[in-house]
Amino acid sequence: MKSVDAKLKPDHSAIRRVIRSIPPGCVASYGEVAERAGLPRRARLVARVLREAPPSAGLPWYRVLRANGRIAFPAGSRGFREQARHLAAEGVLVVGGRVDVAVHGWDRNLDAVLWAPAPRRKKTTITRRSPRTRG
DNA sequence: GCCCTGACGTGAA
DNA sequence: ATTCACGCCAGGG
Repeated sequence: MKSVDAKLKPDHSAIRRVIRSIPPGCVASYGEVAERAGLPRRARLVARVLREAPPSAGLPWYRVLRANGRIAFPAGSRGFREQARHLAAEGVLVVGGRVDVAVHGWDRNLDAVLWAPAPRRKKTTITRRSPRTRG
């Protein structure tokens, strides 16, 4: 029963609760999760909870990233690939092991909309690579 | 207890 | 953009 663990490690259960509440298609940083769990500056504890959490816990662990939007696992590692795969499956674009938090950030994504970033279309959108491509 | 480690964060250089 | 040093603190030895 979870209640048992909740009594022994309230912090852990609070953290798991927050992680469970991250909406699909969104991501949150370790620090953000900690803060929402009422444990400011306890990012490392969040990491520990995730590491100890058995798959049976059914936590959307893959929605938790580093503050800079990068996957915490070493690039190319088993966990790294799995996380990237899960995120992609939810429509979260992962480029170079990194996610654009301004777009997929849990609450931050709303800000992005509210800030209404003037849709700037630069000519570089074409991303020409070689002058001789076009002659 | 003391020491080291870690799915982290942040400010400074 | 990168690297470094520190801060943080639960667990394991």
